[in-house]
Amino acid sequence: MELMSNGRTLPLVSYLARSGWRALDTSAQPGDITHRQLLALTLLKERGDLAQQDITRVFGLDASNVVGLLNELEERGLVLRRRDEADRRRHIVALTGEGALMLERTFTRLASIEDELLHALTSQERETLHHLLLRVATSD
Amino acid sequence: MELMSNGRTLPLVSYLARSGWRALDTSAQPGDITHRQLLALTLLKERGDLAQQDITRVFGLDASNVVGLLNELEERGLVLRRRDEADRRRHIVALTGEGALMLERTFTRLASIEDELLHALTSQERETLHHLLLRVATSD
DNA sequence: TATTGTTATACTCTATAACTATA
DNA sequence: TATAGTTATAGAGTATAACAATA
Repeated sequence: MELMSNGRTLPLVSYLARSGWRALDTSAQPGDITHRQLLALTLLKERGDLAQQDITRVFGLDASNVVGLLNELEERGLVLRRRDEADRRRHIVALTGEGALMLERTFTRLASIEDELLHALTSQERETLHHLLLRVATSD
Repeated sequence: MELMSNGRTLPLVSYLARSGWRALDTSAQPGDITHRQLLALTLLKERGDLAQQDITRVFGLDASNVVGLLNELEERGLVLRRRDEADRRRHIVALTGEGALMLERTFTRLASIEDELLHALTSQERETLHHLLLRVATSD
């Protein structure tokens, strides 16, 4: 089997991810959401309403953890759970208006963190990076 | 302040990082190292011998956690700690031959994981991704 | 006094197993 | 029987505080 990759890229990705969400969480003010909550809200924003099962699968998390994560968000009114009338075992999770607002606010916080972390790259290079990562993420 | 970034890239980075190290750890055979240990060995390979303080700073981890991480690696003979004779408070951490071997073996494992995760990208696009991330990582 | 590394401890994140309600 | 979600619990990962040795 001929491999195109050499295993050197993923550690760099991991390093950047750690730097990013540490910066996000340590710069958080009271009331701000964590990077974990941000990922959940982002997923709902991008894909629309989802069953918890879907969130579990996309995140690769155990279902029991997703319960806790959604509890945090629902208590703060950022998401809403309702029964799926077609299959009453399912909970459909939806982003609320308040959740969408919090998401935008968090992206603004994140933008200044990205600016610092990616300061070595030009605006065009950041575009390239973003599009490559987007294609990777949407290729499942 | 005019920002060049919009905060949308870091969540993608985070998603890819999670996918990567989950694949690495769940595909691990007995005797394989974890992604956390891989990051430590990689750092030593790239930068040569380091004081624990340096590892702490680069990883952004608390010093107490680095102690435990290095204990694991030292027990398995993958790194070696020695006192710095010039400043006897310091421990100098060095990669052993066995550690370097384990590192190469883990990169091979990681290469096939990268091949799966990055299958949407051409060989040249992976090169581009790697070089962009490398410039980000070495711009501190 | 300040710094490097260590230990003890608590909090967060995650996985596993057993359970309830519904299909 | 099988599946979606939940609860209880245990194991990693991480931060904080107090300490010993050395500067």
